[in-house]
Formats: sequence, structure tokens, C-alpha cells
Amino acid sequence: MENGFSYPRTDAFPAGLRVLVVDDDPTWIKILARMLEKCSYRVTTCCLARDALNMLRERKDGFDIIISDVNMPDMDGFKLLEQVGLEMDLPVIMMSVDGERSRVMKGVQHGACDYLLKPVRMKELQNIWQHVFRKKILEVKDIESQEGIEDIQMMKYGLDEFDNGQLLSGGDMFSVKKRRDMENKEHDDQEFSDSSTVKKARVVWSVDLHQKFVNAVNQIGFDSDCHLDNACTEPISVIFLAEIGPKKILDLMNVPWLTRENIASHLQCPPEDIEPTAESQIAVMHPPGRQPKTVSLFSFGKKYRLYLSRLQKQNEPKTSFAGIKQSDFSSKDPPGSFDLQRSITMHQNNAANINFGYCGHKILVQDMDSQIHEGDLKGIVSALPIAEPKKALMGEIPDPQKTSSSSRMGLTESLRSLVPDVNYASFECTFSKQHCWSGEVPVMQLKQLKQEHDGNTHLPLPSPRHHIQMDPLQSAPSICPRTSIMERGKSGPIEIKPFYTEYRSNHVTSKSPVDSFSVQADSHIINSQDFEAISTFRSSMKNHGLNQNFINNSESVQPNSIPGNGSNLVPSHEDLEFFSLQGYGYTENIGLQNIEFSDYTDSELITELPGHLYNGLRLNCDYLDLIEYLTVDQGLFIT
DNA sequence: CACCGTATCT
DNA sequence: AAGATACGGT
Repeated sequence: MENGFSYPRTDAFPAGLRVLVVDDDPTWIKILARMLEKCSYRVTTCCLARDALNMLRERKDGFDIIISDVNMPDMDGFKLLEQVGLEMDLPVIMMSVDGERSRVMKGVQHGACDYLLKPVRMKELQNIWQHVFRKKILEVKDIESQEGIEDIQMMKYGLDEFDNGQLLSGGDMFSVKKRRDMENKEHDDQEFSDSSTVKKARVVWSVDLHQKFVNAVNQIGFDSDCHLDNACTEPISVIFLAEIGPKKILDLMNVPWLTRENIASHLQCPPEDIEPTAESQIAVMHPPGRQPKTVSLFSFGKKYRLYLSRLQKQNEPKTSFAGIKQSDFSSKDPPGSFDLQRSITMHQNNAANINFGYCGHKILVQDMDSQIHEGDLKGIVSALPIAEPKKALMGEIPDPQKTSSSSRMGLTESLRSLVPDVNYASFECTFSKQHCWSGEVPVMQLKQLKQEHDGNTHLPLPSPRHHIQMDPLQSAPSICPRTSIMERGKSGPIEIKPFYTEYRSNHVTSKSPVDSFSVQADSHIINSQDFEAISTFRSSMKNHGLNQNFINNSESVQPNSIPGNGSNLVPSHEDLEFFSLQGYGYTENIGLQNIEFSDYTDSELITELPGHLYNGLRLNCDYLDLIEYLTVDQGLFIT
């Protein structure tokens, strides 16, 4: 039913159903026969199981369904049931005066499609045709799967055939097949008032379907954007977001056979490559045309929580940089961080924008594809809750001076997509005000967070992690990500070595011409004025505060020649985080010098990106804190 | 009752 | 792993 076809509407359909009634009690035979006839069924009666069997053998395909009593002198009803199951594949309904569980169970186990208690009610008999009907459906499905035909039309065809009255014509509409997996019928119960027992076909979220889903989400996101502008007039504000509920998405998707549950279920799956944000829902659109990197949206479901807690546990044991352990990233790309990383990767060579915005207790990160015109700001947006719940709740604007420590870690954390601190009061975000955006633009949409003060979840904030102190005077924090990074010369670039060994081996070995290159960034000095201007409130996505343009200089493209172990440098979350921490440490006078990006992506990833993305890199930062995340007093190597 | 988010099952 | 289904809450 879920697949789009409906029950036969022919008035004639259930009428004429050929029913064989088997019961040793003549009284019951009479009663049943009368009732069945009232249902317009064709009834044949028999008071001996043996006779019934013979009759069935003689007139193969002469009946559509059998109703048999369990207790009969000549042959146990179950025996008959079994026999029928073996010789002819007909639905059999068992009945008895008692509903003893074991008996019913036995009946079901022997393949009964239903078990009726005497006295049998009219309604029950009226519904028996459904067993026949359902059987037909199962057969069709069976054939379908056997032949690998997934087209629903096939099933439709089968039902139409059914509907067209072959049943009435007495034709051989039910093929004689051995009853398979009788257990499957266990769930039949006396009601069986509908075909709900037919298992729902699994929805396969094809790229196509998913795309629709994404579009729907984005559409919703767009709607919320409209509100954003208004909301943002107030500094403190909690901007809000549209409700991205399954229902709404479903409606927007406009896919008839899809159900709300399907959407809800889909929402539960955390995409592995997005930046998870506490209590938020995010939709990310990756470059089109690439398999796994499609868009996704997830809610804060259990699956996601499990993922986080797992991540956290891994972190617990070791106090490494910002609480991250290498193991976190060793085997697989953790959801989240990679996204950002990826964004950067994407942009290192393309003229895309990354826009970081801070709004009250919210931080917005926007990544815009340069291809979009000025008006089209929609890009990747990620909301990063800051870890200062109380303040956030009060709508207090973080003091730049203070934010350098704890609050800032919140961002780091977010970036890292680690522990979701539900204390992060509500927050939300969005951006942009443009209308057209095709689904081709990488997009990340944020959704509102529910406010829950007490909402502390099971994932307490690992405090230590949040209080890494940075010395503003020091050019580089003395914190080191567990490793590879470091080695920062006084003036030389910081080398970041890959943690993604796997990634490296998979992607870096075969280098493409563009495999590595560097981007020169202008130096920038951040001063407190900028800061304040921004603090007031992020004036939307306009280039406030800092604006850095990383121009891809093809000239500067140089092979990554980090000898030593011969390993190529690969950026990792840690790397990014590291940046961010560094940034946190400096609220003032930070000069950006050499930022060197070396593409660690191989041709594969590159092809994955639209060509236009490789035109340069541009960063737009509204909030210094965030901007700084890229500002290192020394050069930076990301390979 | 409609919808949600989440937990659990398959 | 990815979906379906169950379930409790609003």
C-alpha cells in the first residue's frame, strides 16, 4: 500500500472468494456457511479434514482460502494445515473455541495466516479476503525481488491483474507454490483489518531523493533567513530559525510515497562529513556530482550522541591539545571537523568565501562560493555555539578581552565538533539573503537550538579542555596538538604534518599537478577597533572586521617538498583547531604572513569540486576571534 | 489527534 | 549501516 497502489476497488472483488470450511461440528458449519455467504463468498463445507484434503487435491486451484477448525476427530487441524502448506499454497485460517496461547502459536507456526476464536464474528469473516490479497502481494514482491525488478509498476501490474477479476473467473491466479517462511505470518492477528502487516518497502535514499530532501531543507533555511535580518537588529538576540521538521520537509519534497517517518528516520543519521553543532541541525551541501559528499541534515539524535560520546571517551584518557587525541582522527574522518577542513581545502585554490560571523553568543561561519554573485551569499554556514551558557542566555555580548580564554574554547570545540554542551543556550544562525541558490552551492544551514538551561546532557564539558590559557604576548601558544605539527621556526612557517595517514596514503600518493601549492596572504593587523565594530554586532555578512583575500597565485604553486619521512603534509582538524586556538590567543596585532596551503587532496577530490572553485581563496571574517583562527604569526603549511 | 524527537529493532 | 518502527511527550 505504501507503494502507491490501492486496494482493488472493484465492488465485485471480495465477492466470489472461494472458501472451504472444514469443521467437524455441523452446527458450526452451518453458521459459518451462512455468514460467509452473507459476505458474498462462495462456500464449500466439509466436516472431515481428510475429505477436505482430498477435495483440495482433486480441485487444485479450486479454492482461494480455507477456514478450518483445530479440533477434529479424523485429523488434527494442524496436520491439515501443514499438509495444505506443503501441497498447495493456500491461506489457511484456523479457529477454535479457546484462545490458548500455545495453540494459537502452534497454528501460526504451522502456517496459519490467521487464528479465529469461536464464535467467529462477521467482521472477521468479511475480512478474510485480505489474506488472499496479501498473499498475492507477497508473491508479486517475491517475484519482483527474484528478478531484481524494483519497479513498483511491476507490483501494480500484479495487483491490477488481481483486481481485474481473475479471481472471480476461477482462473489460476494463485500459483501453486510451496509456502515459504511460514513464520512470516506470525503477526497476523484476528483483526487484520488492513494490510498494515505488509512490510513497508524500505526507502532508499538515492542521491536524487536526497537531493530533494536537501533542497527542501534549504528552502526552509531560506525562509528563515528572511527573519534573520530582522532578528539581527538586536545585538543579543537569539535569532531564530525555522522549524525544520520532518513534516515540513516532507511537504516540500513533494514525493507522494514518502512518509514523515521516512524523513524522520533520515534525519537521524548523522552525515559523516558535516560539522556537528550542539543542538543544531545542519544541512550541508557539498560539491555536487560526488557520491558520498552530498548534503545531509541531522538532528541531535541518539546516533549522533553516541558518536559524540564515543569521541569523547577517546579523548578522556589523554589530555592532548584541546582534548583531542590523534586517535580521534586516525581511522576515519570524524564528522564535522573534516568539513571545515574540507572547506578550506576547497577554497585554498578557489575564490570562495569563508565568512565567520559572530552574533551574540552565536558564531556564524559562512562559506561562500565565489561564483555566487554578491547577492548570493548563501554558502556554507555553520553555527558554532560558544561555551558560555549563562552569558549566552542573558544575551550578553562577550567581552573581547575576556573571550580569550574559556569562551573561545567553545569555538574551538565547536570547530572540532566534539562535546556538545547543551548548556549552550539557544542559538541559531543563518545568513544570507539571497534567493537563488541552486543546490550547487555548498551550503550548510543551521537551525535553531532549543534553549535548555538544565538541559545538561550526558556529555559534560570537559572543562580542562576549555581553559587552555593562551598567552597573548607569545607568538605561539605553547600548546601542541599531539604531535605532528610543531616545529615552528621563529620566522619560518609552521609545518603541519598529516595525521590522516590513511587519507594521505589514499589521496596524496598520486599527486596531481595541483596537488600542492601555496597561497600567499596579505598581512593584516587586527586592532581593537575592528573588534568593537564587530562586537556591536555583526553587520550581517558584509565584510566587516577583517577581510582577507587569499589570492591563488599559480606562480607560487610549488611542490610540497617536505622531505624527511617523505610524508606530505596533510591538514587535519587538529590543524584547524590549532589555528583557531592560536587565533584565540591573539586579539590584537596579529599579523598574517605566510599562509601556505598545500592541497592534500588528490585529483579525485579535485575533480569532485566544480572547476570554478579553484580560482582563489578568500576569507571574509566578521569576527576577529574567528579570523584569527587563520592568523598565525608564522606561516602555516597545510598540505 | 498531529507531530516530534528519540530509542530500539531489523 | 541505513531504515523502519515503537514510543513517549507536547
